Amino acid sequence: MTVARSERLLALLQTLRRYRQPVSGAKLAAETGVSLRTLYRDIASLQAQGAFIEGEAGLGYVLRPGFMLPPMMFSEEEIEALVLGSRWVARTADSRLAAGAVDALAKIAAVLPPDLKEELDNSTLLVGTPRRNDGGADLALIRRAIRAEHVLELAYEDEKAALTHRNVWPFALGFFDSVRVMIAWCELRKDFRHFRTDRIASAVWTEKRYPRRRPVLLKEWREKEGIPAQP
Amino acid sequence: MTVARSERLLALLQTLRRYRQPVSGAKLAAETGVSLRTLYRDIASLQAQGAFIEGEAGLGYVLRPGFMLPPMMFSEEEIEALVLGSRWVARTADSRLAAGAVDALAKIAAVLPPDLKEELDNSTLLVGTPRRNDGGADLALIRRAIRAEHVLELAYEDEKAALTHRNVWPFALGFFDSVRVMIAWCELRKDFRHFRTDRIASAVWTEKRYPRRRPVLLKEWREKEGIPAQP
DNA sequence: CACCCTACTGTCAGATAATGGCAGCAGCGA
DNA sequence: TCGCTGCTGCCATTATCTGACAGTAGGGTG
Repeated sequence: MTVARSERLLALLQTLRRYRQPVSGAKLAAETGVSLRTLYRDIASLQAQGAFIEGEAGLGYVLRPGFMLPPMMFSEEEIEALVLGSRWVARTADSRLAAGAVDALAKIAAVLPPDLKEELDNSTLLVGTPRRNDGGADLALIRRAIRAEHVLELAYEDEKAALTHRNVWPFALGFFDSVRVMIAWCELRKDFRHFRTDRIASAVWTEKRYPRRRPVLLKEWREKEGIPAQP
Repeated sequence: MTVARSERLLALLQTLRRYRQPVSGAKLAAETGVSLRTLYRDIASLQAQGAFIEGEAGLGYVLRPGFMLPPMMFSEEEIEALVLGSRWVARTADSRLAAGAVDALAKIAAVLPPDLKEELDNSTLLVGTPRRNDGGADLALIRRAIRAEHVLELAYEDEKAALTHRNVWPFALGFFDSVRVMIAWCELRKDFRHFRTDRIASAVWTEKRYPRRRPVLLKEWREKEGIPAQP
């Protein structure tokens, strides 16, 4: 069976994912143990399957961040859970994530057989009032700070509408009862704090890297709050 | 490229999905335009890829209800939306759907590269209090009634804790602010009604088929409530 | 029990597809 | 200009898939 080929394509994709800079085809060919000519054919195959691989002459290949899901089997319950969950995200989360949910739904719906699609329409309606909480902080900036473990200068409006300024070490983003929160160590309070992103008046990037590691902060916070690791 | 083969496998799976009774290999071979020997090999391939196809001598093949997702590309936002949505379902929905969400998450996590997995752990935590609303009605029975367009005899406890008996025509199941509701035409009130499944004291199957078509009811209800079709 | 239908496996020759090497064109940067 | 790279066409070689036939085994029916 042609299992070797598809596995090789997956491996190629993973290899491509690891590099952030452009990689030459020759290098990829060597790593996947295949001739250059075949590598070009493999790239073409992946592109045909929807992978966003960009190749430029003189530079090499770059994969736009993303991920290829290999073929897999889902039970009816699993599909239903994915669809229902995506619908919830589409109407609850910030616009960036919501758009992701809509796109994911479209992709799944495109390959779902009609009977299953109709089944889902009847069994997993989402009726509640949508409460989109957009606005507020620049989530992209927060994300960047989390990834880079950098300090943020925050102007934050607390429950009593009082504006405070503080430096924080952000290490996670979460949902708390359908409100987006940034979870961070607060230098002002010398403790973990949750910041509703819609109450963040401004967040300023600093070049300071905070002195502790993100996973450690996450672990300590989890223990303090009694929150188990996510499934 | 071996695109013909994987397409054939997909088609075989779809064919298998259509039949509810066991189908003989010979029939499947004819429908997919392939020899019987190759069909056996194809079945083996699908089983190796995780499809739950059961074959019994003297009977034929049956596919356990489910669906095979072909390989596809997801952006980071889309993966994030899927994972976050599934986590929400896992902690909000009834146990049947929640189990589906957990299983789907496990399958996706199994093929996610470690760096993306860690990224998700930091950026899409679900922190809210879980409020599982289990118990109450037999959802499987309701599902069956919806599919078959059959009347249900309902004992329902309304907001004032008053128990009423009525015949209803169920045509959809939904979530309304994280509470599971059955949507039905109520013969007693001669109008559409929402029934929280945790307040359904009992639901009894009847052999009566209700006189209107499910999609029509759904459409009318949508218009009345001003709810657009789901994405 | 016999008989039929079916799932499954082994083998092997022929058909089909993938592969690698080579040559050549085109775009990018120095 | 040069070197590096992506990309395509061609073709012989190689790997894989396919179909046909034979055979084993299990289930259902009479």
